[in-house]
Amino acid sequence: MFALVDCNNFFVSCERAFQPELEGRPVVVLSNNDGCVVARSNESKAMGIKMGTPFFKVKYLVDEGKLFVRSSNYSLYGDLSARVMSILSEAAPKLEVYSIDEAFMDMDGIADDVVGQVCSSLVRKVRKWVGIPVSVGIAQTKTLCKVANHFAKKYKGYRGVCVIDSDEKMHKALSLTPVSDVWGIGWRWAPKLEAQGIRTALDFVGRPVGWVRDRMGITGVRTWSELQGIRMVEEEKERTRQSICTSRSFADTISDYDEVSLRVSDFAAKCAQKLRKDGTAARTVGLFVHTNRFRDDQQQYFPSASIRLEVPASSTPEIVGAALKALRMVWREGYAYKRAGVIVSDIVPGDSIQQSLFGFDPAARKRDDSISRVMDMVNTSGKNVLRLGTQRPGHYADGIRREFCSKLYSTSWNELLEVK
DNA sequence: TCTGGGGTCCTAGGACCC
DNA sequence: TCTGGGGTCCTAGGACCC
Repeated sequence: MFALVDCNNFFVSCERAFQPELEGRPVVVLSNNDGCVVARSNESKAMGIKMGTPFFKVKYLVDEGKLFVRSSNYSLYGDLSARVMSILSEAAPKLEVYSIDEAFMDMDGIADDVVGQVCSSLVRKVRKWVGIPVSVGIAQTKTLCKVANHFAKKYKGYRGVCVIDSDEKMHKALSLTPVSDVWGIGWRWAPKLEAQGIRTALDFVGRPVGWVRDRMGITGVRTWSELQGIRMVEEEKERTRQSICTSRSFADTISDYDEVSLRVSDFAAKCAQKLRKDGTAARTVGLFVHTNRFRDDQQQYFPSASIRLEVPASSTPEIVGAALKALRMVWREGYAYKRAGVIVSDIVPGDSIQQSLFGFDPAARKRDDSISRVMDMVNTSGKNVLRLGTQRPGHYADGIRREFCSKLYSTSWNELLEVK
């Protein structure tokens, strides 16, 4: 069996762990720049507030005292997540951390009839030790675990743990699950399936495999099989990421080239830092900028460009240099830019860099790598103070709106600026 | 006025090869 | 000039996840 442990309303629960006055109240947590609602308490869900709602549409509720709001505080959430995961890893033979707030446990080796008890005690332990409420769904496949997890969250009677361990339970669960709630069926497929008379997960598995294959391809067949207890979703292997992206919307639009290039330098430096943390290097550095897509009264421009390096790099000067070069390639005056990002790809392990014969200066590489190493030492041990001259000065004003941010209850000031 | 950020996988089509 | 068949690699776009 697999067990999926999912933290309930995770970001809200993190805020509540240190601000008990938020308990039992309608709370939302906002995305960067206080843009959208990205987490909701049960009470705010009950008020009809939807995931992704722009904050300005619900701000009046805050002003009227009917809704409580927090800016996102990723260093707090990352820290609490690590604490939860560490508890889980002691209980399960194998733990696969799937996202900041959920993990699959492979319960292989634990007798089926005690898996439920093991998970129930985990739920209590995590709540008591970290202060975060979690729910567990147990089943033969990961997709069925998701289904079980929905029930564990939805019905109080389960006390946070729901097991699907028989054909009867599976049948019952699928019949009560709208097809749009199935893991792997997104907002594009759900209406198409409903138009075909498929309302529930049970309706979906009732279709022949050929029908699914023809319309939805191999990914559809995987979901279809998983819902019937046939394992199709592979174990996620530890491997180097294929790409790393650092992007942000700006609190206000920017039209000045120098100002945009400061931001781009920051994003590129952050990508380089992530590469070094992973012990990898990237061969391609991509850059994009966007005008504000919601303003149909304004001229739109969504260019991107990428630079292929002679030799994969992870040093701040090299990655920043390439990103700025790409920015110069696409830059056009006269637009109000709202967002930019840097994406590094073609990632290889750092120790397997093949040197090019041409256009490569080993001395310069050595210097850039040394510079980066020193930057990492200083920047991870204290405040983020060592930067290139092209980066934005001042570690406190990063141009991101964070009007409702809670304190750094469990981490240092520096980590607030850690870009997730 | 105000609308997030970071990933992965699959597929179709084009370029190119024999 | 037109004719067939098979294969690989790359890219862009679509779809999904959190």
